[in-house]
Amino acid sequence: MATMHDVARLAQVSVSTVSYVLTGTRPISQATRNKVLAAMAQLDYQPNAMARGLASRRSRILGLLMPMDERGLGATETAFVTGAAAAASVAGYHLVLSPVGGGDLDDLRRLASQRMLDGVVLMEVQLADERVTVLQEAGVPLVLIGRTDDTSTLSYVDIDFDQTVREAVAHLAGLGHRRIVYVNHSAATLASGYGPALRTRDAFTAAMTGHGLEPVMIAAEDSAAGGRAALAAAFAQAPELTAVLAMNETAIFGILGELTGRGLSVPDDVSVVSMVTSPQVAELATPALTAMTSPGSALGRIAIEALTRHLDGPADLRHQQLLPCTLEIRGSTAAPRSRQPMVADK
Amino acid sequence: MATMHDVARLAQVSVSTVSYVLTGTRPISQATRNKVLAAMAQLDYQPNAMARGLASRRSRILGLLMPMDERGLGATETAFVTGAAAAASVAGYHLVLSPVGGGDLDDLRRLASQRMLDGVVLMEVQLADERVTVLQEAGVPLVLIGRTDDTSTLSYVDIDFDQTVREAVAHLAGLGHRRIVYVNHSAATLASGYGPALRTRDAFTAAMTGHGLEPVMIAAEDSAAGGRAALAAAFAQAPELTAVLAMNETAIFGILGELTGRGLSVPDDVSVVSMVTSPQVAELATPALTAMTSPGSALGRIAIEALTRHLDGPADLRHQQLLPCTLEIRGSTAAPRSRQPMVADK
DNA sequence: CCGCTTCGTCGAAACGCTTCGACGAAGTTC
DNA sequence: GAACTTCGTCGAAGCGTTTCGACGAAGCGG
Repeated sequence: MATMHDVARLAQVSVSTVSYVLTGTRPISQATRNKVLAAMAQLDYQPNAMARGLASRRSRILGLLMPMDERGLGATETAFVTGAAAAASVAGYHLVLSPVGGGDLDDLRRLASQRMLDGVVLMEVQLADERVTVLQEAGVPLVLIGRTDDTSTLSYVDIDFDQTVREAVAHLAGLGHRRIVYVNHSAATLASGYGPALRTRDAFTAAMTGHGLEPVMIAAEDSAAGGRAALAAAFAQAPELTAVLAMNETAIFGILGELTGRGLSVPDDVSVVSMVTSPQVAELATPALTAMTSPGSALGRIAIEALTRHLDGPADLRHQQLLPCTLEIRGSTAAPRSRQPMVADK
Repeated sequence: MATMHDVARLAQVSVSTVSYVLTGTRPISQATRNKVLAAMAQLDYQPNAMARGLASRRSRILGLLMPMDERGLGATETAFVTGAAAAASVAGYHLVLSPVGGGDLDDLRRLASQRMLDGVVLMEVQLADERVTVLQEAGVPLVLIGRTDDTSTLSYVDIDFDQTVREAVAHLAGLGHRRIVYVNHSAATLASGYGPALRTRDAFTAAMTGHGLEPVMIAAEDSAAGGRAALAAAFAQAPELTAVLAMNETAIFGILGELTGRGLSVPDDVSVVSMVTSPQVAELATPALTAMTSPGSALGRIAIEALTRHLDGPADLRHQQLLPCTLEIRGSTAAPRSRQPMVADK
């Protein structure tokens, strides 16, 4: 494996000159630059990442920390990742994903203190997230995807849940639905302070109230069975419901199954809107789901861009941004069968 | 940030002694060891990963390289990852996931030559996979999840597709199905030399022939629409089919939708078996899918264990292992409505 | 009690890079 | 044309570890 010394010797320049060619931190004449580049090519030289990291005190590695629970990564999360990886590559950084869950706090502390990560993007942030504290204490630059409750000192990118819910409700209300049930994540998830669940809950209440409608929310476990149970609960609380809004990508399949099981058709009897969903998942259902499509890769890209700007730029600016999901109408929403009770028609 | 020098000074020993305490490469008396450990604790010392990597020429970082395409990571892949991460942690390595696709071959070459990865686990291996060549040339120890066509010099862990298909077919045949259609990945995927698609194709042919049945395979795009088209094609080729075996996790939802659309019920009219599927996904469908459950985290764990054994141990042994999927019977399979034409009965 | 290992520790030399100060050679400015 | 600035390059000093050779102090056989 060739080193810088080898390159320098072959190009008949000093080691530091080779380094300057590589990093561009000092001007180098075109002639020497060419000599050096030729030597590097001839030796198939690759700088040693460890040595570079040690000397420069920056690894050019960015971490994307994502808790990997059983559910797996949906297409939505995958889009984050690919967006982030692309942006990192453009900025000249490597992106490594680390599956550190909430339990591995010590693991995280070690990772952070070992100076192996120049900066970190944290996914699936809780309202009160210890990982944030750990990383801040370790002095690692940080961008969140999601938000803690106190965002005053932090950079983040998140989905604009308020706007997203408002649009979803507006769509359904515009079609003439009056009785709309919101199926959220589980009660446990809500209690644990999961931001999206809490924010959508509040946004839903606000949006419904704004339309003069009564908000009904059901918490559902993240599973098909949870979805079925949720639908049963929904009918118990609001028998005359004509539309379901759901954020729970897994539960929604249970909801659809249960609807079919009850002999109800989508969208004729009940309309369904899925929130923060990728087109791929929306297309899996029959009929394909009308959904609020998440900004996906943009979220990852923006997070990385904010982070690298922070690392390379001098100012330590905060970046705080919300991106809305966009409504994509597919086959699962329609006007309710009867605005007024049937008997009143004709 | 405390360094080893600080620890050495505080403990009143030499730097090398501190290092020996840390690495255990030379005997240290209990007394000094305690002094050193106390000093480390007091200073909250964390070794600098870069310096360590430079001096020892090993980073203690393992890469898990997975192409991230649009489909996202299913629960199956996620299980790989978590299994691998856990095993790496146990062996004292960090695991980083790198989303290098087929296009990023140069990226990969750079990563490999920069000596930042002690070893690599490669996921989603093609029969002819350039990434293998690149990594071997770079001299990076390698374990595959999947197999290339020539496995003579490589370590790998893979699903035993042969056994898996055989068991799935046996299950259906045992129920009395004679006309079974296999829905594989797309023709393009097959043509690109995707091992699982090819191996299951051959295994299916063999298994069906073994039962004295005629194998019918349909290639389906990885989408719900692809599944619908595949089912239409299946009925065209084998109108009297009573069972579908599918490996395409995305297409299978289209298949189910289309079945319902045609007024056919699962499992009464048509039985469905999904291959290499996680329980989570199987439960999404209504009825829940009988499936061949992938060995999931075991695959990841075994791959990492093989890799670390190779790195830490002296011998450079190859590890080659196949794991079968296990049949989990849920609601989507049953005996065909009529074994013999009804008229022939009684 | 003398020469031999073994044990525990130290000092110094890497590891392969970045970065700082220095210093000729040109190029400017009055 | 003297006094300054760039410009382009060099040598050397780190960066924080590991690792190697060395060396006293014990421990041991004869």
